Amino acid sequence: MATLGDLERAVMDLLWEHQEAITANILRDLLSQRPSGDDGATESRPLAVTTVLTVLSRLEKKGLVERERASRPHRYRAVTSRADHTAELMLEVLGSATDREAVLARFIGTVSDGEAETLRKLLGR
Amino acid sequence: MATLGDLERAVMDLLWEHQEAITANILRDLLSQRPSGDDGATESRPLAVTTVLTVLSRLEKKGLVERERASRPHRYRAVTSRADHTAELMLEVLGSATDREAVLARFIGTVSDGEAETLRKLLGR
DNA sequence: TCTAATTTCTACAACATGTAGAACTACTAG
DNA sequence: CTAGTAGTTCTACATGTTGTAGAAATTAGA
Repeated sequence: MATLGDLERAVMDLLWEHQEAITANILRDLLSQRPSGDDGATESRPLAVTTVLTVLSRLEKKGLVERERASRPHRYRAVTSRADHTAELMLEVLGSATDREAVLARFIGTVSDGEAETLRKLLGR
Repeated sequence: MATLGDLERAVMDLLWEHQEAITANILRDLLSQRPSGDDGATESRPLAVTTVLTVLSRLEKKGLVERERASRPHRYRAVTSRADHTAELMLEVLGSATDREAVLARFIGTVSDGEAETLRKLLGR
């Protein structure tokens, strides 16, 4: 596993926003609306559907997406929630480090106060 | 920023193990000793020093390594500790997610009991 | 059966990384 | 001061990933 490219990430974000499985065409439309880069360069690229399909296939191969082959225009959905995915990634980064505690210490030291509070609750005193 | 390649990672690991700055030659030697992949394929590759130098330059460009140009065979050292680096990465992954709390919840749920205990201590009271 | 929408194949450019030879630089021994 | 050698920087290439999409194959309905 590892990191996603910009487009892959954009697609995943959209899939994560939708509870229901959606088609490549819908994704293409949604993608053309959102302002990819930050620069205000007046609108831009209408991606080809094949492009979206390629990306979806790759994401499927990576195990992040699954598709309903049954429905005619295949419908795609994220396998895990964004939160789960992110948490997994964090754990992957934390990894088998021998210094996990040291890492956690640094980590905690950087988290906002509010989040620290949240963590305390989660850890159930 | 982002992920490191296998060799880059190996180099960083060595630099992190050494408090003192070390030369490319020393790194090359250390690298040839350690068992890169997992397979027990009877020993292997003695990397060229230039290879190590290239990797070091790239790591320097990425801001992970800094070198003492003063000493003749340049000496390299990691800019941050492994723990800091890892913690930074974790934060980067956690990122500006709108669902940070949800992510943290999943994260906490997966951490070992011992670590949970550590976290509690770190969070004070 | 023909066709139009869909999906899969194939392709290529751009970038990252592993890998290292060639060329250039800078000390040190004469 | 000068040549040789250790060390550094350039240049290069193979492989893998990602963005991007046309061409070819497939499929369901008119």
